[in-house]
Amino acid sequence: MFEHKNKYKLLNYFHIFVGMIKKYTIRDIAELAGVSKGTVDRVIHKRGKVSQKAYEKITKLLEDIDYQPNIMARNLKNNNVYTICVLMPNPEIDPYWKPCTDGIKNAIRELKAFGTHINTVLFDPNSTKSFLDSNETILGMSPDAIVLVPLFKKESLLVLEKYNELGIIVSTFNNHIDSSTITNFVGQDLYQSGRVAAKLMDNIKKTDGDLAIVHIDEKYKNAIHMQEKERGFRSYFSESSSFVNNIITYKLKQPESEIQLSSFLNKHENLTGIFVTTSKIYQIAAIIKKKSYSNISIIGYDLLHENVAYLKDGTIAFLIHQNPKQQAYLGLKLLAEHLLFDKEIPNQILLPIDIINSENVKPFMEN
Amino acid sequence: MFEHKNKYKLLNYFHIFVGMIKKYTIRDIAELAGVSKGTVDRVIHKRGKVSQKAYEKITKLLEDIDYQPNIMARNLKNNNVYTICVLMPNPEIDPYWKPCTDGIKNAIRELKAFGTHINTVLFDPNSTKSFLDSNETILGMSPDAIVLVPLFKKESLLVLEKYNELGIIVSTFNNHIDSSTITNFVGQDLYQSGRVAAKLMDNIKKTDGDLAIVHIDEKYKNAIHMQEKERGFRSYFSESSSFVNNIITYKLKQPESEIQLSSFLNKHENLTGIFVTTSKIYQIAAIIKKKSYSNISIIGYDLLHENVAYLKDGTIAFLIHQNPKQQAYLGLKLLAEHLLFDKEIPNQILLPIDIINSENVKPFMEN
DNA sequence: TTGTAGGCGTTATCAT
DNA sequence: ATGATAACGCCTACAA
Repeated sequence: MFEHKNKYKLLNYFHIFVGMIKKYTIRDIAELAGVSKGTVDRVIHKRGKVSQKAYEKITKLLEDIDYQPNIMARNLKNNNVYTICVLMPNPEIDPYWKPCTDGIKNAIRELKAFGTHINTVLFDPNSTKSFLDSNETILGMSPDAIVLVPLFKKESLLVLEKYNELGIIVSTFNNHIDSSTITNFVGQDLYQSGRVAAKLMDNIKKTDGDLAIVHIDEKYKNAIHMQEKERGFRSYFSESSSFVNNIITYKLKQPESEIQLSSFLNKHENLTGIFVTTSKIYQIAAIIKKKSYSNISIIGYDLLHENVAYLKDGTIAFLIHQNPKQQAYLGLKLLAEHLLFDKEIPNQILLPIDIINSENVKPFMEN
Repeated sequence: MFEHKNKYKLLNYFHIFVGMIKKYTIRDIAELAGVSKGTVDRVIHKRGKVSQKAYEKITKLLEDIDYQPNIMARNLKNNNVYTICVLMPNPEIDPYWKPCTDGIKNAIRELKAFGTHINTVLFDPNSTKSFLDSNETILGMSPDAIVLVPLFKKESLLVLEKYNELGIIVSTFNNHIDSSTITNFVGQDLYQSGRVAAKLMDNIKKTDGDLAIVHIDEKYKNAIHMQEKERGFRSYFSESSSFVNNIITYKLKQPESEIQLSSFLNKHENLTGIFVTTSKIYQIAAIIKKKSYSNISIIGYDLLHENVAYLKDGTIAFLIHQNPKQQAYLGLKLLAEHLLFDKEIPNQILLPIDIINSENVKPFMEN
């Protein structure tokens, strides 16, 4: 039995080490086992060509010592330059994606020193062709890993297949697609996010009037997003003891036309709250404010500048933060740490659902 | 003029590199400048003993190339085993600190592979002597850096002075103390956190009755905490157009005695909301629930198990999450990355103020 | 002022 | 099956 050289005592669940800490290297193990570094290395990497006796002795030693390879040395030797690509919608076409660029910039800054290159490619969220073309561009860069937003299901599955064949690791964010070719997904539980909105609405609604769920449809499909949120919202009220007359769903196709919205609001005079399932809530807020429907509480998504302005002036009660910036950042970081340090990538990361009001909004915009 | 070997084109604000990426080393620079590695190294580290001509040539080259030293190699050479100590209140005495242990465990796990050791020492939050003693223990471990909770101002300044003399870097969390001996503080803006509570209260209160701010005093001093939160809460309502009869402050010295609380509630029949400035809100919730004061909204702090139970059954409307886990984790990470990779430590990190209700609480408990 | 040699821990190759 | 050796990029000591 190998005797541990480090003296320590156990205090609660924390190890308190006293005195110098010895860091064991392959060389130390080799000396203790009476073999050469090469043999130890063969055991560590399970390359075989080691006698039974040596194998057992070294394995035991490694365990007793809790040997941790020196990451720095390993990486120095491997000395790889990794390339990771990001594929996401162009934020100039849909501002929802804007914060992602900051997340990517942060990742670039942090990872540059480790010799990891990050290339971003943007596609037009209204064009499947643009999506496919961008994937060709990415293939041309032969990356080691990819972070992508699988906005279009059919097309995504197509390109995912290709990446899978080439052995390129893929992490997705924001849009969930079920596929074994995806290593990781970073996003939110949309059903639960609908429930959060419902609970907030339940808390703040002034009267027992009707509630409306408004889907402001983009040209591209985030239909599943909106449906999940609606399902969550309704499920809360179906369980709740709160008295609610009615929950009306309203799909708005042409967000530009204020007239449609106005007539909807006129038709439903009994409205006490509106839940907007997308970031386009500012369009509703504009009308509510102009017409001074001061007893209608509205709740929606995302910290667009327009939305935050209405949040601060009290027109919007709450916004739910989907944290696109963090979503993009986390995907990149997970992939990089896997490539660099062989860290395991979790199958899924569900970010917390942040509730934002006028008073706590500031740090969420900055971070 | 040195010509950059990497071809790239600029797409929006992102650099898209095309083709292989060359990683420049000191050796490359040396060859390009027609000098030896040693000379380049001297320029990089500004150690002097370099001719004017060589200095200029190399400096220009480094800039043109945007030379990034290989962190792995640098660290391998330095090959330091760093020790970081954490000093925080014993979570078995005050459960508020419990999540910190998870944050510390995460940091330990992540940093082990980099040869960084983290030792945790706990003190009794009711005893300044325990605090001072623990600091002696830490000094005995001669750490490179310390993360500490400066619960007691006077005593903290004392030990901070000592750490400063010894050149030990100190990061603090949770309790803010103004001192040049502190390199970093991780925490929340408590004034703003009071404002967040006020805004929530404003949203949910059912009637125009009175509001109460309840400070449940611990034996030890977090008086400043509570005062700041009260200041924020009052400032919101002083600016607000909402009609509020009165805001009463109530200091509760002996949290055990339910009688005091009950009589307070009986005396103030007009109460529509209570803001509890500490994590002891479950004590209030218990009474509210038992007596069925269903029209009193209560808001407080921290995700203790008792609090979360009352949140889920609707007795507590909102909890504000101070994220002690993240606070501890971040301090450690900042220090470690500074020691390992020479990363700069920001003077202050203010964590976002998380609003928690029954529907979004789950991921905050897990993370 | 400048260049060279050696070593950090790991890994891969080549002899033995 | 095993051991010796060189190399990754950086840094330092020492020699020139």
